Amino acid sequence: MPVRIIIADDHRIVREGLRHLLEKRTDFKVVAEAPDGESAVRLAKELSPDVVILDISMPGLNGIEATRRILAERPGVKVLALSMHSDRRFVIETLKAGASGYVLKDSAFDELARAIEVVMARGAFLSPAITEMVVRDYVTQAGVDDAAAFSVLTPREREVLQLMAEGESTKAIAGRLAVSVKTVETYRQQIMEKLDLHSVAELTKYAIREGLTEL
Amino acid sequence: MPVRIIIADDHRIVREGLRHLLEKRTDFKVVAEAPDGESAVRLAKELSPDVVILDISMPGLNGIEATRRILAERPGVKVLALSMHSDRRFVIETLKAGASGYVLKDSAFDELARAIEVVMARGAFLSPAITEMVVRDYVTQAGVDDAAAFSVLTPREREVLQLMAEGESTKAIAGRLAVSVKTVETYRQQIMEKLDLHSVAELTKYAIREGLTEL
DNA sequence: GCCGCACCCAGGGTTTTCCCCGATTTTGCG
DNA sequence: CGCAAAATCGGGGAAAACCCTGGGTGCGGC
Repeated sequence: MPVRIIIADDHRIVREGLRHLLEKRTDFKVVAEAPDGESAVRLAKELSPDVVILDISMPGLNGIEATRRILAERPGVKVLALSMHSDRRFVIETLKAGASGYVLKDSAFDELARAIEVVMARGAFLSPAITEMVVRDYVTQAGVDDAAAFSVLTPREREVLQLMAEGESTKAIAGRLAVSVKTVETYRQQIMEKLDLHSVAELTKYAIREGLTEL
Repeated sequence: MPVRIIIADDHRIVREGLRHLLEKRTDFKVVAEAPDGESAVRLAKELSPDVVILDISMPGLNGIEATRRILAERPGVKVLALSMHSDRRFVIETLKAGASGYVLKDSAFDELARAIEVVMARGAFLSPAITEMVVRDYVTQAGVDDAAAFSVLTPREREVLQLMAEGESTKAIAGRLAVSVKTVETYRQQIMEKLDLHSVAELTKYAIREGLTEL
């Protein structure tokens, strides 16, 4: 019985490439592709796959938040984060969200395949570069501050901040998150309050530094 | 005789995916992969391929500059830009650099394959979304302005943009430049118009890319 | 001398943000 | 359970941003 996999990445051509690589192996079966976080969560709920390969930096609902939601709905699913960032905060947040592995996009495909095997065997997999970083932090007790700084904001607040930094208006964000404009305004206020940043420009820079959005 | 192709993308797993998709076709042959712009230029010079598929956003030597260098060395090579941005300025600069095609990463692989066929037949290929944009600009005569606008924000406009990106309010900018608020507003409007960016978040990102402000 | 362009300013309107307040419900955790 | 934090929504008002239109100056080039 093949490993049932969902691929989530915002670039179709990347999804197709991954699918082909994965399906060269008869023990892997790609059951769905998702172009964004929302779809990934929905598909994971519907299909209960074995593994979800999640691109961390996606527009809208990002990979970290998507990881949380997927695991909230389907705790048995293994989430494999696929990222181009070896940024410490990304790694910490992703793993904290419950991902079973963190693979850099700069890895060979074989590494991803190995990661799938490992997480299916209830293990955890990190790309070597990530492992090194995590180990270094682990022994030096570092990373804690970074994590704390990052999580000043609640998941929802980060989500709103990300959309703001992507240029969406309050109204648009409200629509996307299916909440009222007033709710989004409250978040914006809390974000500004917490970060002590009072312009969209500064918030955008913060979001970029934190990896919530891309340049 | 197959089409000889070089793939340049900074993510190995993406390169591998593309290679596999391309090599499913017997008439395509991937002769090399490059993880960055420099390698792409060097490999293109050494191997004189038929087509170079270039990711536009690569670290170091980016796709646009790489395109220029490749064509300077090997004018016969066809450069196909592969990009995740449908950003007007990227498109204009890339095409101006001499690329034969511009394919969005969000396209199906078949579209990329078609693009290769088209450029090999001495044609030009754009993803539909890009085509639409280019056509719209073309008929409205806008593209011309925008192309110029890439570098032709006037000094004063750049100054205003920089201050905006640093988080200053319109009023603060007016005070700093010792002009009226209305004047600054006019600049802001012209900047947004020229760059086709309509949120402070996007303007900030632009300013960072242009080196007008620091992250 | 006229044209284009950068620069500067303004009126008057709509929309959005920003900030103050208060409120309820849901959820995680000891 | 009970408490704190998170998430949700709302009113109301001041400020700012946004949009369109117009006009005036000076300067360099054809």
